[in-house]
Amino acid sequence: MGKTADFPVNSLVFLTNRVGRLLVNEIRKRTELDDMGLSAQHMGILVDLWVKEGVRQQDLAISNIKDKGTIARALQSLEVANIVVRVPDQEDKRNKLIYLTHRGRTLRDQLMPEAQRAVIEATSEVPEEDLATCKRVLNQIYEKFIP
Amino acid sequence: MGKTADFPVNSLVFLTNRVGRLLVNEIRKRTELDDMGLSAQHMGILVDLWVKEGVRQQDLAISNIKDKGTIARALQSLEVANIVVRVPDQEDKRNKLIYLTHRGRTLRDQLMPEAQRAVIEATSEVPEEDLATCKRVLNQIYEKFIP
DNA sequence: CCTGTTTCGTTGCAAACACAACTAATTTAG
DNA sequence: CTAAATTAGTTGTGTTTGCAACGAAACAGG
Repeated sequence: MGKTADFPVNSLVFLTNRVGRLLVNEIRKRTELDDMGLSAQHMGILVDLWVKEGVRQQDLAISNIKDKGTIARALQSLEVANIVVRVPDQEDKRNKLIYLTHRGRTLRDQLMPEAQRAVIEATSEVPEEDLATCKRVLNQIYEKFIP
Repeated sequence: MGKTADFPVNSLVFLTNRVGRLLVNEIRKRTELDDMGLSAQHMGILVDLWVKEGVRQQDLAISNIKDKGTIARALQSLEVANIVVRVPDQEDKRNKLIYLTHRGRTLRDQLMPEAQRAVIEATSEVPEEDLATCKRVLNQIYEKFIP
């Protein structure tokens, strides 16, 4: 395979998908994610909660680009593992608001450094400026779809 | 969620994953993929075969960044659907070489235009040059891991 | 040779995922 | 104010995925 030329594979869809899976694998290899009984799925959710807590499950589903059922089950296991709590919203009883436990907040320092190191090594030969452009572009596409 | 600030979510891992899933969803909505009984999984494999046929299942697993078992099952269904054939390799009987059927080759013109249109719309507000840089960076990371 | 190791494909299994159907709570029309 | 439509979360089902164990073929070095 190798140099897969530059036609369809070079479409942004396939590139993002493959590089995404590739980087997740790197992180799985390097972090203690598995040993802690967590997965990339869980980390995707935590990443949002480390930025902002008290969001609804639906919000997490949208930002993670996943089905609400998938997120519901992931949060169940995160709650069992004492990493998040789901608090019924008194103002709108349909909602459950998601908060991190103390352990959930601690996980950030435990997981992110190694994760970032994985990305840094994977992008070691990419000029700083190009990498910044790449991330800016991806962010731009992402936010176009996330209201 | 919305403007998810710019710390962990802005890591390349999460960006590629989310934008990847996002674009795949767009393509699923726009193409007749579902109606033909195919999935993004299948398209990922086809994309490689449209560039080069006669490769081993293992090659497809590596380039797709997926497990060989996953690819094996995907190819089974593609063969049943008369889209690929798996030819035993006479020179090394461990291998099966994958070729497209006539139908498999036709699918390219049937699927790629709409897929590309989805990407074009998703990136309509991104400067041409930035998009090129983004794809070049992703390709660079990808090829760093694909020998 | 012919024995231990590696590689390719297959299969069993459990987790991750999308889709759809359902309940409960809220909002919108009339 | 009530009835219909919408929204949040849960759960059932089938597909996709990684991992691990397996058998067959090729390869290694004695």
